[in-house]
Amino acid sequence: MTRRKLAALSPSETEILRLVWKLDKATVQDVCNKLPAKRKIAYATVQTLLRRLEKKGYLKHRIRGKAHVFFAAVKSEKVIKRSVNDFLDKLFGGDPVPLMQYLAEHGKIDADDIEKLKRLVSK
Amino acid sequence: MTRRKLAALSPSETEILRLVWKLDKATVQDVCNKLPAKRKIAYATVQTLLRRLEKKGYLKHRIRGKAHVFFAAVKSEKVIKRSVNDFLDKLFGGDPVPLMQYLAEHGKIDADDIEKLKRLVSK
DNA sequence: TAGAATATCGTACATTTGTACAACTTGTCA
DNA sequence: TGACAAGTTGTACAAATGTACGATATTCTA
Repeated sequence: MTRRKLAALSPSETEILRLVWKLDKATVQDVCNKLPAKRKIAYATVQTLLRRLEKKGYLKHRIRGKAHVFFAAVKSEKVIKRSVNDFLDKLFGGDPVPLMQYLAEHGKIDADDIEKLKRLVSK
Repeated sequence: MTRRKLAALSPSETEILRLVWKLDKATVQDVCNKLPAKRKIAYATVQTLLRRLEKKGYLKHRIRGKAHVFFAAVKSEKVIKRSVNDFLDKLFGGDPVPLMQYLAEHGKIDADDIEKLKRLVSK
């Protein structure tokens, strides 16, 4: 089984990786277009981030015309799991409850969301 | 009103900052003692992190004997809010629902937790 | 088929981060 | 009161991060 631990993701890399997931397959252009208006970084910068993501093993690419089309090399589930756990550890000592509380108290989630969660958990 | 934006926290800084919060007031020693066994970094390293945290404005200190006693200079609520939002943005595009789902699906939270949340939200 | 677009690649570079040693300072106790 | 133990400070330094320019390569198009 392939059990090589993936190098950690930097915040910017995480952001870019998410966009690739969202797009399923994406060129540098595609990613640039998906960047929120607020976040303006150069094409070349996105390119570097994608390259690094590939080097770290999170992405692979295929050539289409002259462009590289990047796509996930690792299941997002896995990456998310690691990221969430890391985050939880650093900020909450691993306990998810305070995080949930925070989300609830700040109106990030509403009663409907909770109903859905309830169903998920009881399953 | 003081509205200077605090410099971002690095993962290690976040970890140390949390320990200071937990202890309320803490010397370098105190923090070292609270470090989980797994995480072994030198006294001097913790010291540097605390120094940086103070320089960034997250902590202040007071002298007790020859030691520095660090304590929060910013409400943890505020820091947590920023951290959670940043994290959410990077990994989930700001949408908290997938995060909740992840927590629920991975047994991080159970039915009881959800009941508690329900009460919080309905309030 | 030559030039215009558009891409990638190599490289760069200032900061930040993680980690820590060595030297200096200062309460404290015998 | 003088030496010691515990602290702090200055400094270091490699690696990671954020950001991007310029050169080169490749595809399209007129």
